[in-house]
Amino acid sequence: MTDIAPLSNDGESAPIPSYAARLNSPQRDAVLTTEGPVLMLAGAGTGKTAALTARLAHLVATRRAWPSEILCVTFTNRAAREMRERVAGHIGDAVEGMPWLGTFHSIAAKMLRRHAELVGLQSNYTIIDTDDQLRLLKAMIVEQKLDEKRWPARQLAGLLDRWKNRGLNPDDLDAVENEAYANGRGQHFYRLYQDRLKALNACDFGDLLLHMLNILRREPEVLAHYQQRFKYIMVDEYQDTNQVQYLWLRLLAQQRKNICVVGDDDQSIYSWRGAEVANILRFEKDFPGAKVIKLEQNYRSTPHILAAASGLIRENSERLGKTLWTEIEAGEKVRVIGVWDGPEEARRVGEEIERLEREGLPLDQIAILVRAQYQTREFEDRFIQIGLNYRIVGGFRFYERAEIRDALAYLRVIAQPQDDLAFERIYNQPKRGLGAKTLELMHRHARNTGLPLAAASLQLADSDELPKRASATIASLMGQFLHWRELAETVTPSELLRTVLDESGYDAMLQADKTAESAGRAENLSELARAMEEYGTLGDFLEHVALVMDNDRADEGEKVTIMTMHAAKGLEFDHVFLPGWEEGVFPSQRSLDEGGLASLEEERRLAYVAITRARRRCTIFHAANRRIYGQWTSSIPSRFVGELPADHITEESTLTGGASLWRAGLSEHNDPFAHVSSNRPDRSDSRGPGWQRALTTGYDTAPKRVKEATRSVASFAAKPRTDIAVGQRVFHDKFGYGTVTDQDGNKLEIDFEQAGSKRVIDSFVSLA
DNA sequence: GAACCGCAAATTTTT
DNA sequence: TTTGCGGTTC
Repeated sequence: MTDIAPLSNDGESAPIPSYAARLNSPQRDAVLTTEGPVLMLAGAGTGKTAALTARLAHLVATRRAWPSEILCVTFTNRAAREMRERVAGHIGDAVEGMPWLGTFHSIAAKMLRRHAELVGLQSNYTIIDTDDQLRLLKAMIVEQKLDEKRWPARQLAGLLDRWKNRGLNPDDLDAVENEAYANGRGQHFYRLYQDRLKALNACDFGDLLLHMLNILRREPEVLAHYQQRFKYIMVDEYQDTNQVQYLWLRLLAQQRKNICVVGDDDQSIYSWRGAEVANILRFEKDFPGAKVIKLEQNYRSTPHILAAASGLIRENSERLGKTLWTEIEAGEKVRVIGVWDGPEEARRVGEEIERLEREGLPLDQIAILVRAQYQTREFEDRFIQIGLNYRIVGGFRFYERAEIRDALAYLRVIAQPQDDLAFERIYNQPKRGLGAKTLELMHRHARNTGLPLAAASLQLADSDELPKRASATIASLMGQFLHWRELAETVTPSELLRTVLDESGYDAMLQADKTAESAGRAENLSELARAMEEYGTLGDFLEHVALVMDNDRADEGEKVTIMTMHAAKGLEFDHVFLPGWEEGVFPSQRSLDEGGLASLEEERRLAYVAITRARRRCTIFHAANRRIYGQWTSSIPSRFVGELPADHITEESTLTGGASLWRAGLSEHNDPFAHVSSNRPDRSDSRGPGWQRALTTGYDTAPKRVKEATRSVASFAAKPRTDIAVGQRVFHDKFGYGTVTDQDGNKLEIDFEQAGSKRVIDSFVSLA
């Protein structure tokens, strides 16, 4: 650690340490106010991360706390990573000792590993992702004989998520909430789902926080432990916290009250995920005596950009209010360009970018920010045509590819034998001749005995319930798993994966597959094995995949970035293009329909976020015609365009119609270029690979869990039936009537009247 | 168990 | 327009 003299609180005499050297006065204030609650209101581009990391460095450098005694929570993995890197810049390797710097979810997961048994889990629990969740819910819905068309799993998943975000356990639901699904069966399904997860030794994203909150609420010693441990708490993007996160933080901070939250109410864009701006608005009430520090000097954008964004956000009603200013000298005004249709918009953006490129501007300083993922396609098409390098952030992910999920499913079963979802994914992948009939029997047996699917299948294989071939296949597969599980103790995760892919026949399957994708799949799997080399244990790796899903790895090379506005939060670019500013697209019709004024204001905040990503130039587009579901529809410019202060924008419009005509009150008949439109919808044939990729994510399964899973499948024992004894006459669906001649656990030897002597499982017979 | 067909739904945003 | 699905057939 660097040797830095403690700062005195007036900051006059002591030499200024490096981490505080370039801070402005409010920033420094935030750094030096270490004790008591602090609310840092930091507008866009005001250097809040600089302040936050300096504060952290200060706490460590002045020995107020060890790195391991500071809880520092961010909202996204990217933010956590950036924070870690920047802190490392100040305090060097000491950052390695910051186990509690991370996202809410990863920190909660880490805590929960330690206390899992308090909520009925084992510490190697699996974290399931949304796909697993949907699969599970769907199975439940079918089981409960609901019409899944009428009550889609998605809807239930959404409700569960909302409840968990609000810190509600099944017992906490009121009648209204309960009514929300399947005519008052919401609570029932919530309970059932939680039970099912427990049986799988698994939890979903929401559970990570909710379980931890429950523990902190119910276990005073655990709470006290963490209250002691965390001498200082820092929270990034506080405006994005939801109810559970808020309650969680409040409990942890209650003792020492050294909590510093940073946020910007104007950048709250995640209410649909349960984020509550109210959390930041009432901070001073929650923590009386909180010091409020406003960061208002913007270091990022030109005055015009700043003024345009500020003017727009001023239209919102509920704001704490800040006045951003900058010393940067005047640059260009924000340009607003009206075009005829979507393809023209893409063409214009392409041309602009090529011009910038010729001027020597690096492509990675250019971004196109869209409202919704589907809008990226138009640009992708165009950029492929003109050979412009681009990168699409978000959407599809490496870990969502089918082959990756398959590989991870194997690893999950190895790590956590109770992981039925993973087992179900790969029991017949590659094809082993095990079909739906076998699966059904396995499920039935698992359900009857309460065993995990894998263990149940092993028992089945040891009976005459299944055809000989299926039994042999299962037995050998389970044998392989036992072998792999042992192997996992001695080899690295990466080696384990390579072995599994080889021995399971997965590699061979890919090699036999002559389709175009199979080579890429094999390549992806090698990539996966390579990525695993960084991890010491299988558990660490699976948790990483579940929680971090390193999505936005900086892929090398100069490329234009295309991404959603949401994904762009926290980033900045010299040049920003904002296409699709039309009513219905942005603000999106859907949010307007669903959330009324509140949603409109959130959309406006999103616009504010988008504009403030730009350092030097910001260009907004709106098209007069757009194709939606293959239907050409005419559209009018977004109301946000009209809300931009006129002094800070320039408007231009292609004369071919659209907005300019609309604005001028003209009709298309007067359009001198009307003929142009006849060859307009002519490029509907091209679909980019990215689009394809984005849409091939209909797969499931993901990974997770931790620690060693020492329990082998075989060690799961089912309780034998007590109502059956030797000599009992029984009935079996397949073999008919017979008499029990031997009983070994839940396996029976039965002399059937028709079928002869067979070994069957007790749950498959009934008393005759 | 794969391949085909027809219908319905989709277009926010993510840990 | 595209995609995913459930169902049917081979």
